[in-house]
Amino acid sequence: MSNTIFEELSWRGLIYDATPGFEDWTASGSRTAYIGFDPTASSLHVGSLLPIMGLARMQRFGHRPIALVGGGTGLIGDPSGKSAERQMLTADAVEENLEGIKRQLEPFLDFGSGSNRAVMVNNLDWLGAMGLVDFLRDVGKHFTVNYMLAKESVKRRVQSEEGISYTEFTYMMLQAYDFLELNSLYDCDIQMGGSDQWGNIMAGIDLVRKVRGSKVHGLVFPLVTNASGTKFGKTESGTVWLDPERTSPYRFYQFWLNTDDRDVVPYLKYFTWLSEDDISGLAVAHEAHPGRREAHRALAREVTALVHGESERDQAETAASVLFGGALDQVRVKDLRDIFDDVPSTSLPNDVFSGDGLGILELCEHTGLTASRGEARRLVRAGGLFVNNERIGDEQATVGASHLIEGKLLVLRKGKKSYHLVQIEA
RNA sequence: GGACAGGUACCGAAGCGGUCAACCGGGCUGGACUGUAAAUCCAGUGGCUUAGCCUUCGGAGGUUCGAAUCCUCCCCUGUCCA
Repeated sequence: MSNTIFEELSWRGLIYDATPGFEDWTASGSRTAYIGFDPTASSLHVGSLLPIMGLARMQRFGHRPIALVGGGTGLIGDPSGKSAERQMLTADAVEENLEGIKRQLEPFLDFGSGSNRAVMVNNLDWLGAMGLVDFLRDVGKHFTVNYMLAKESVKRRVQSEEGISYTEFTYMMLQAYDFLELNSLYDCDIQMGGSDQWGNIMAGIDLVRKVRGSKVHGLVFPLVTNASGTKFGKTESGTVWLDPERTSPYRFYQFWLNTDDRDVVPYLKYFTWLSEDDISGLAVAHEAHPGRREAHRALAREVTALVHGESERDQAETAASVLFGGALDQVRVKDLRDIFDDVPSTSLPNDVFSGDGLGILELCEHTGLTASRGEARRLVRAGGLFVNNERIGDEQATVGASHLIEGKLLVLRKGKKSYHLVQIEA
């Protein structure tokens, strides 16, 4: 482990920009750092992992982390990085989202009893109670419109045809006020965030300096990119969430395992606790035998365990070995149900499997694995359809009782990765 | 309001009286190779009871043995003029 948080963040490539003096400041005492999380959805996604880990890393180096959930600012909407005015969320929706987000943040931080125990706050607690007149006198007075217009996030929108609402224009001041408030309440002297937050963070630093005369710091992380040019945290099936209800641990594990070769090492640095030595070892191993994907596996193992726990991680690995391993007939139905937990399934009455059973094309269409029988037919012709992991070669084939594992279910597969479970109605 | 240009399958874009379910490119889906990768290559890409049939080329009519292709009206989009 590095000696200081700055060295640590530095070798991990996590410092996109930081205020001058950040290194000395964090090296010379225990500090308090906060990061804000927007309650725009009821779950955080993998993109939030970077800042979450940022807080956790601060804590490991003896600093105090504050996770701020934006119950108040979430009602307004941050214009940073957005090209259009945001849809406003209802207070109820924000409230609900907050609960989900809080639960997800908790496992990463130690809220115990140490002097640097983590704190979670909701900015609605102070923003909600503040009157407009007070706000204008205490906060607004310190911001010139000229200053705000010069900020990139505002400038872009002002120049756009659509413009920017007064509400979103004000966002920056609210976030700046958060910093001021946390500075008063907790001696919070560092704000961190994604690189798009730089402008808002600077606004907060300026406000604290003007009101309290003290110097506080900021640090922003780089935007996580991926080599294939797609947006990080998205797959064909959508956003990769931290909530196991939304993205199963299996899919979560697969997401990391499928990381582009070129991204693996940076991701190991970003998203795991592995040491610099461990990671360079993995990098060497990957160079030597890319096919073994040791680095990918380490990444998937580490991050999945971090988010979902070790037992879920182990289960995801078991599922992968079965799904990509071959024959299913040695696997028990009970295990299959677990493995295919998040796979779409269809229940059919027992009698459709009696006699000759059901035509394979009908089955594909009925289960929704293919949109039409024509598509199913093409699939069979192309050799891309499998029942219980065995290729179907004939479009006239039927599926009957003999295909049912333990008389209860069968596994339909399209291509390499699209599974569909067919079960007998209970 | 006037003058042009144009509306074709998920997107872009050919076709301009039969051989058109509609060239081609992208995307997507499979397959091969591989490492559950990248790159590459191959195939497919309206539906069906598939040597055939049915429904498609902005909409509605019409001409014709036969229309995405010609005519009429309508709707929409882009550019220019007022």
